[in-house]
Amino acid sequence: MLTQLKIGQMAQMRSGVAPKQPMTSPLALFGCAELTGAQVAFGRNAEIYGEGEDSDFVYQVISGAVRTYKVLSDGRRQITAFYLPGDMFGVEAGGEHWCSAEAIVPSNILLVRRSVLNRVIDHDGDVARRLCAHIAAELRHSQDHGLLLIKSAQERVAAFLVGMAGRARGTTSIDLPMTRQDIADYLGLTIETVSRMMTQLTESATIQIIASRRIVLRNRAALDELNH
Amino acid sequence: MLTQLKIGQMAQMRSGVAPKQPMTSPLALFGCAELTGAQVAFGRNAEIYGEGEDSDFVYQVISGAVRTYKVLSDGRRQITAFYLPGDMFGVEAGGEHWCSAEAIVPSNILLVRRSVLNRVIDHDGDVARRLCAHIAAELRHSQDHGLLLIKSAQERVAAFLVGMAGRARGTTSIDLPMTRQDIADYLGLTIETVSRMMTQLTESATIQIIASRRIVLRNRAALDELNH
DNA sequence: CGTCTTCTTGAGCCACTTCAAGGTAAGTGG
DNA sequence: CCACTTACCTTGAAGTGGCTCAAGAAGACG
Repeated sequence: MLTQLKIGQMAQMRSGVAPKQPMTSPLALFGCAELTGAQVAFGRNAEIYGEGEDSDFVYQVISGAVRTYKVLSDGRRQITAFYLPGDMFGVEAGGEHWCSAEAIVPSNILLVRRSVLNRVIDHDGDVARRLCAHIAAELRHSQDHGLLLIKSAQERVAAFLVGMAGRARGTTSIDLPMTRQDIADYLGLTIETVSRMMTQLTESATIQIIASRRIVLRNRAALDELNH
Repeated sequence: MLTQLKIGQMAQMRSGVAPKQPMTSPLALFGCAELTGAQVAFGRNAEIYGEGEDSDFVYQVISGAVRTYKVLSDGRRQITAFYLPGDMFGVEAGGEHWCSAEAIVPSNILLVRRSVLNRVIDHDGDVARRLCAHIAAELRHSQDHGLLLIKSAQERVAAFLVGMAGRARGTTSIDLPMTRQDIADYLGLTIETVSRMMTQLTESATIQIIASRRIVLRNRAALDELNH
C-alpha cells in the first residue's frame, strides 16, 4: 500500500522536479468564475487521490493525462477512464473517492475545493444542472465501457482507438500518453493481447504504427465496422 | 426492431391482461409529494422504454422487477442493472434513453413526468441534490459492474448472488425473478457457464438450489471470499 | 555504451464457449 | 386428469480465444 502523501509530496513523487507553486489560475469550471483554485503539477505515475480518501477537491486536467482505476485485492486493476486536457474528474464522489487517480505523464491539474463548488451550487441552479449532466455523462461512459468488456479483443482495441481519436484534435493520428499495460487494464485484456491486436490491425492495413505510442488510423470504415 | 408502442399498449404486450387504469398514487419520489404520477402495470417481458426514445418519464418499481440493457448490432445483450421494488430507474437520461428497460415479471411501475421533476428541481435544491446523488449511485454501480466483468466466472456468479441477497429482505434465501439467460447477460457469460457455476457452488456446499429460481446461501464466508 | 523500461512475438495451455442432447416444470387443450 | 407443448435449466464433449510463460527487440536515458 502506498503511504498517504500530501499534494505537494505527491507532485514530487517519481517526477524528479519540484512541484509548481500553487497559484491562482484564470481557469474555471462550468464557465463559472468562482469555480477556480490552485494549479498543481504531478509527475509521471504520481497519485492524485486514492480510493477511500475524502474527496475535498474536484479536478480538471490542464495538461497531461490522468487515469482513474480500481484494484482487486489480488492486484488485478481495472482502469475506469482516461482524462485528457479539459476533462473534469473526481466530481462524482460524495463523501469519499471510490476510484484512485494517477497522472499518466507529467500533468498540470486544476484543483477546486469541493466546499466552494457546494457553495456555488446552492445559489446557482445552472451550475447544479451542469454538474448533474456531467455525472450523467460519466455514467454513460461507464455503461458504454461495460458494453465494451463483452466484445472480442480486436473489437475492444478498435473501440479504444476510435474513442481516443475522437477525443484528440487530430482525427486520424493519435498520440497515446498511456502504456500498453494501461490500455490492457482499460480493456480487460493482457498486454500481450493488446500488442497482438495492434499488429493484427496493422497487417490488415487498418492502422499504422508510427511509433508504439503514435498510431495513424488508415481505414476508419474498418474500425467503425468493428465497433457497431 | 420493435415497433414503438404507447404506454397503454406496452402494458398489454405479452401480458394477456388489460393494463391497469392509470391512477394517481400516494407514492412519491425523493419524499416529495409533488413527485408522483400514474401507476402502470407491465406484463412479463413488456418493454417500458427503448434505447433512443425520448425520456419523458422517470420510473420507480412498485412491484415486480425490471432489467435495463443495451444490445450490439449482432444481438449480444449486456444487462446493465436489475431494479427491484423501491428502486428508481431511467433517471439519468437527458434528452433520450441510452438503455432499454423491460419488466422481467408482471410489474407495477410508477411513472413521473420529467417535466414535473424538472419543475420541482428549479425551486427545491434538496431534491436537486438527491437527484444528483442518485445518478452518482448509479455511476458507482456501473463501475462496480465493470470491475465484475474482469473476474472469473465463479467470482462473477458469487458476486451476483451476494448482491441480490443484499437487496432482498431475507439475507440468506433469495428468490430470483430473472432467468439464467438474464443472469448470463448481466455477468457477461453464457447461460451454460452460469448453470455450471451454480452446480459447482452447490457441490462445494456454498449455496443450495431449492428450485432453479430459489437459492439459499449456505456459506456466506466462502462467497465473500470469492468477492474481495 | 550499458541499463531499464516498454513492446513484440512465439508456443503451449486452460477457462469459457459452442454445439448437442436430455431433463424438469408450468401451462393448455382435449 | 392426462397428453402435448413450450420455456427453461442442466449436463456432456469438443473447440477456441485469450492467457501464461518465456525470450528477445526497440527505445529512452544517463
